[in-house]
Amino acid sequence: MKLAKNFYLRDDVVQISRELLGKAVYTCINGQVTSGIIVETEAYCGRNDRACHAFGKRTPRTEIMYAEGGVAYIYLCYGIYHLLNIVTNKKQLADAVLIRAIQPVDGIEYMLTRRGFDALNYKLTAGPGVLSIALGITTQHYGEDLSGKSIWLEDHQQVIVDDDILCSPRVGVGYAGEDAIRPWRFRIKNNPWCSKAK
DNA sequence: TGCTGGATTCACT
DNA sequence: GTGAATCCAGCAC
Repeated sequence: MKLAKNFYLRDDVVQISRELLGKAVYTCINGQVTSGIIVETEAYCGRNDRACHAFGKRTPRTEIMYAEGGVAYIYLCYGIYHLLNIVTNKKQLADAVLIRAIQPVDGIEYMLTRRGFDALNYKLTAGPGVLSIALGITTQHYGEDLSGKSIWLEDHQQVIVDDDILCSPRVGVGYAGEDAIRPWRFRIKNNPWCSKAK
């Protein structure tokens, strides 16, 4: 069951980030379907969060974040890695959720091939850059509708209770000053598929 | 038109 | 623990 459009349109991006834990993300690249359970996310708020690319500026790259929720914002980082974001909230409000780690489910053999691995291990999808490689996500997915055919999210009715959710400061955003310490990073406790804690 | 540095990862010391 | 890889967005000129 794909996530309803309403899920993305709410105005509390932090709450959405929490609820995305346990949801499944799917991609279909050249007929190859791959999927995984989201185990780690980060929230970015365009209105009051300096760590967000769209904070205080609106450019061709960040334009998609101002669109209505339910689309993908793909960003190329360090010239090497693609990062997958879920755009949320209404039009003109640039909120997004970064998917940092997933637990592989379907199409694992395709993911192994894309990553150049022989056997499954915890590094396959532990990190926003490598999970995009595993799922075959590139900038061609920029702006894709998340209920579409090439990339989408599903609700597997998996319930994550508060006790199993860890909150912590976000990583890699030290330039954001005080906003860098906001506890907007969410992980599933004791899940080995999360990227390494810092 | 040119320069700077980043929502990262991996190999190596 | 440290540093290189590597490309383009954003901004200065």
